Amino acid sequence: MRLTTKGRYAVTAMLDVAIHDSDQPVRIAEIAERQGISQSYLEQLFSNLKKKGLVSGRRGPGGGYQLGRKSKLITVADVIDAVDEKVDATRCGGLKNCTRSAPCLTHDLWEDLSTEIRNFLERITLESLVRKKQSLANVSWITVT
Amino acid sequence: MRLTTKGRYAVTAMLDVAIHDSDQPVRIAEIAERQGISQSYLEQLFSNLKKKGLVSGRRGPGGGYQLGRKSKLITVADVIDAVDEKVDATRCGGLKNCTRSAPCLTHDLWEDLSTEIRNFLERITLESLVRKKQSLANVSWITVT
DNA sequence: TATATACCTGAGTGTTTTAGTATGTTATTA
DNA sequence: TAATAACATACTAAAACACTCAGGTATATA
Repeated sequence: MRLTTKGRYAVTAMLDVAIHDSDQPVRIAEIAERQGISQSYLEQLFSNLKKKGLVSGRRGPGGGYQLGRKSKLITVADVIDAVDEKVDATRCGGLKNCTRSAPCLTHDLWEDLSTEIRNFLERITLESLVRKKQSLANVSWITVT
Repeated sequence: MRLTTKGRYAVTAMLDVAIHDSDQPVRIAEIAERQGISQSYLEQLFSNLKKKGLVSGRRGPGGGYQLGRKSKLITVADVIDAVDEKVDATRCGGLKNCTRSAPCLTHDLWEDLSTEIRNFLERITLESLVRKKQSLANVSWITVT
């Protein structure tokens, strides 16, 4: 599990799609403009997002990207995993061959910890984030476009 | 907030100190041996940990590192922050100058999200991790050294 | 059918981070 | 004083990050 700007970009972009998701798809050029992210870089991220079924693309004029499934069913963990292809962070490749004096003990604890973090991120859906935005919109001075 | 192997090393090392913390300090060489991490690299990590007061070092023979305060008062977030010096992940440096069409909206949402992640990691203390280890030791076949 | 628009692919690039190595210096204890 | 271990600094190869660019391919619309 990694938590970097790359994942942040992906979450931000997915959030943008979720917010502007009506009948017609959202163009990458729009997202790039709104979020200030390079268009080509976004295309690469969306390529990964699509592989995991998180978005579906429609080509041609009027095309763009739409959520691959309901925003309620897309978690932040899904998005981060899609773009941050996991290097297995364990030194021993999962098991067995770390025969040191304290074999895989703190190692196991770290695994537990990252499982907890994962579980946490799996509980946060795009829908909940969008809802949060909307409640903000009612309260604050921000104009929602 | 970043969550990488570097932070994992730091947490693992701190956990090692917490576990082997009796009256005498824990040597870096020991930790390097037990956890299979480069000694010099560990020294650099501990330099940062010390700056933040998470450990205190004692030089000379019989020296080593001890926790800077009770393990109950050291959180995983503390440790990760100490070694993973934060680049402010925001593009606009905090506020104001991102005058795009949707100013700082999804941006704010991401901030919220990372705050939540931070809060979560702040609830996990070294003590709780050590306790988890001990309960494991009673159940499993692992020999605790 | 032409063409505009969008997705898709791959290669390349400068910068930063990772995960060290290497070489010391300083402080403490026996 | 000799050994020990923290502390400090500089350097480095490899990887990842955050792009750019150049050229595709597919699909609507005119």
